[in-house]
Amino acid sequence: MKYTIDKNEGRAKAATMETVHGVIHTPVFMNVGTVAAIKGAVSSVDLKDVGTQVELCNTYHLHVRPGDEIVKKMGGVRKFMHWDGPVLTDSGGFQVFSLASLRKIKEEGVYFNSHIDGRKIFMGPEQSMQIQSHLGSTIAMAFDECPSSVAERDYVAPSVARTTRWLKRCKEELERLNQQPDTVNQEQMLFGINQGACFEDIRIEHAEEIRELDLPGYAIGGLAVGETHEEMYRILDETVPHLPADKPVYLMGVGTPANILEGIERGVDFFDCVYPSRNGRHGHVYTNHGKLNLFNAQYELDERPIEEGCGCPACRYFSRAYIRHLLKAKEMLGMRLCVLHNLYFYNKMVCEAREAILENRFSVYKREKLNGLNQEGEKI
RNA sequence: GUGGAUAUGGCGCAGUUGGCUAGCGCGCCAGAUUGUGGCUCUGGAGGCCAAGGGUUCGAGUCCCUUUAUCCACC
Repeated sequence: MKYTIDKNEGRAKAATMETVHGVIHTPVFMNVGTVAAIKGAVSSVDLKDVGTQVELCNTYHLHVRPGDEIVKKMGGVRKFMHWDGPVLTDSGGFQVFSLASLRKIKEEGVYFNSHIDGRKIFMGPEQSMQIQSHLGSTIAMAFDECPSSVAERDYVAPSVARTTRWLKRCKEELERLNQQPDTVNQEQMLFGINQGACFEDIRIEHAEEIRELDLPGYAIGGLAVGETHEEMYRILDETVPHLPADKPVYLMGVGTPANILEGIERGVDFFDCVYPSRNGRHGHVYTNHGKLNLFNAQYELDERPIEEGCGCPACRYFSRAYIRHLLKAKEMLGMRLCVLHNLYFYNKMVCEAREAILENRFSVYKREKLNGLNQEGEKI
């Protein structure tokens, strides 16, 4: 892997990352395909049409269904889903804490029940690495605990300390797995994850600790889970400077278009969020003038595309009225068109942000974009 | 024509021995959703109970008439 910073503008950066699965130009928005499919009937072939660079899959979900052994036998998740670009797999840590019930956290890992059939599952750093190795992603994420951003200090400090110990075990295990002859991707990279809720001293200390492990990239986790936007930006201001300047920074699970622009300004390279796809499925679509809810009656006879001049597969051919009808009729095509539009919107925005940084006009771009986004319709 | 049944917001229904501002589901209108259970949740509008008359302190609930619909029979 080779990571090169092409240009800096303040703390914002445009970089190029060369991986075994292709080149990634940052800032980049990764498109979330939890179970090796973008929800909303969108395939990896469609992703090419909306400008996707990196696809994101989930360790936990693919482990419970269809099973990582099966994915490995099918040649890894990239071959399985026919995606030839880079893939990042989330470790499953977040799911363990967000949707599993009856979980028990121990030093060795987490015991919990499957959300599909309730069966008992154990996942620790080694298991997560083994599963991600089977999936054969380009980038594997460390198995961490994601404490609530409003958790008490007494809970967060020991949790973060354990996440650090888990990270060391993740690193050792992945190094071992990458040397196995039958490993799908022997060049698989591990990104560490910074935690610490909204306690900047814990965040900073943790960042300093994990950077010593000299990993190829670092993520900031545990944000956008209940705290205010201002708090999130403050934590980024405090934390990012303590992560390696010459390595990619990934802000996990974020966010709205505005969140992403603010993150870019603070030196973040990678983003991912369920918003474009989940909102798309719910008929909420992004435009340069705000967010529209296509379920609203005002679009019943609206002949315009979602956004004039947009080159996405939905806007090229279909009207708001038609898409609204499809959504109301619960036709899959309605969701699909909205999801494609939103992914296109996000991918295009980070692409524009990169060009702006390269031309040293990001701050102007950001201000104008935010003004536009808040012009009319729903503020984003 | 005869006998029976039913008529409650857009649709389907609840409404106790007649008792406070008539409820529910769906639909409709709007909102929430940040390392995704196509889920879920939260608000809101909309009926004066087929029409008319009567009994009663009080009727969607009881009585009469009319109208409409459905079923059976002739």
